[in-house]
Amino acid sequence: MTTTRPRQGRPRHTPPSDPRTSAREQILDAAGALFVERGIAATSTRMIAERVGIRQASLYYHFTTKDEILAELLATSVRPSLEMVERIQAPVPERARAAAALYAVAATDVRTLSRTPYNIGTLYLLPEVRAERFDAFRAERGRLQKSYGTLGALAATESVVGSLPAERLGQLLIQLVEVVIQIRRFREPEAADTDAIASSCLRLCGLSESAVTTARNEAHTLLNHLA
Amino acid sequence: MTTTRPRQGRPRHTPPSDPRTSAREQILDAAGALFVERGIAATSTRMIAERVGIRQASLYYHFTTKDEILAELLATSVRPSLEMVERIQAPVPERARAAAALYAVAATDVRTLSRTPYNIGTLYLLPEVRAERFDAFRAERGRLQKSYGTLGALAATESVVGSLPAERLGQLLIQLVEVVIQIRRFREPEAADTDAIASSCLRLCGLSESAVTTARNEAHTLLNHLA
DNA sequence: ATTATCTATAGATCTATAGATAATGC
DNA sequence: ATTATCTATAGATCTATAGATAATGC
Repeated sequence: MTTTRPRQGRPRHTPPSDPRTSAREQILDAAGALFVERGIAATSTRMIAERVGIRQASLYYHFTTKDEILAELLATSVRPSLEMVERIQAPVPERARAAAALYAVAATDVRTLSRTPYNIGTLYLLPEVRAERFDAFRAERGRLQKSYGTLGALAATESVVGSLPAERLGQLLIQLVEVVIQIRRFREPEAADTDAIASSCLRLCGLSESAVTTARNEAHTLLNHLA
Repeated sequence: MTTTRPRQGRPRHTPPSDPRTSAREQILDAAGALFVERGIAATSTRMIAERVGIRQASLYYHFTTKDEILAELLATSVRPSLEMVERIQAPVPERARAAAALYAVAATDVRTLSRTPYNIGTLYLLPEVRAERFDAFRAERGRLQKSYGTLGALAATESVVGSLPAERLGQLLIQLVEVVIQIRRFREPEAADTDAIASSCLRLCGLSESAVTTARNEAHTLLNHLA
């Protein structure tokens, strides 16, 4: 029945629930969930270890410091968005398709953030992440914002472009997309949320209802094409 | 010259820089700034005391716990917005002026958040505030969101109302307004930001450019009227 | 007498290191 | 031999309390 697959190394005092995932991954999962739920400074290495089922000191075999755990979480789990955005954005410098591309990017990003294991987007908002140590991560985030700004400026009506420089537009759009992080604090996001947010991005750019509808349809085609 | 006004009680080892503000206020200011900058758990009572210029233990003459400092910050400094919003909203159930009212509410809220002493809006985003102990505060925030939803639903075009229930609309609008908290992390917000955000709220509701222009003008009249 | 501070400290953490130990791999 | 854990612990915090002290108020 309970075929506990033996690993190398001294056995844990509590055997791992899933022996297939590596200890490193188990630690990242536990830490991610706790950081999001309680904050970084309020999460002790002991809590992380307890959730994994190992002793506090054993963490240090896999990570040299608590900060390194955070750095790894930021570097890997965070922002597969950027890849996707750049993939969608790349073939779309033509003005006509910009609205569809923006919808597609926003919708994809919302879905990504909806599905990250433990609402990890929350980490962006924590003060600890502002330390210079993590500026590689923040640079990535800046690139994403820039992409939103560029795409938004292409899609927006003239009067919106006139009153909103691309940089500000990007910040507004990304902020709107990230409402899904807040939603997840209370309930599971649904498909309707994704559409509501992506459509709101287009309306914010000044697009009329019919333009929004067109873009929405084209976006679905675009996404199927990429998938 | 340096007329150090004597107070009651044993003198501080470092005399207060401004003897007019009460010790309690000095503590709240120091704690607020540090909580926002470094996070709550990462801010020790010693750091707060040091910034005030008193010994760590002396904090406990004014507050019984560190949490009580946070509770007071949330209760008082946070959200004069709610009052203002309800003042603006009250006389405006007529559909025609809803857009102007929404603009006025958003613009006021942005300005309020721009001017709070130490970007205190950041506190909302910290995990510690999710503890049940602070649900009175979160209830206020819910009321604010509801107001945005109601006002937004009144102002929005039919097709937007059809696809976005008031509750979700409120969440999107408040999220948009709070982008100013993120902006403040990098630079001082300007008047252009206020207009950009308030206008974006209206566009998100599906309003055309001319409707946005009209609402903006009416909002300024409305605000002058109330001031 | 009252007030607002101070000094000193208990007791509970918390992070990280040192060195032992119990498995597998070869 | 190597790997992944364990136990034990040093040293640095951190929060909160006890009791002393130096002002003003009456």
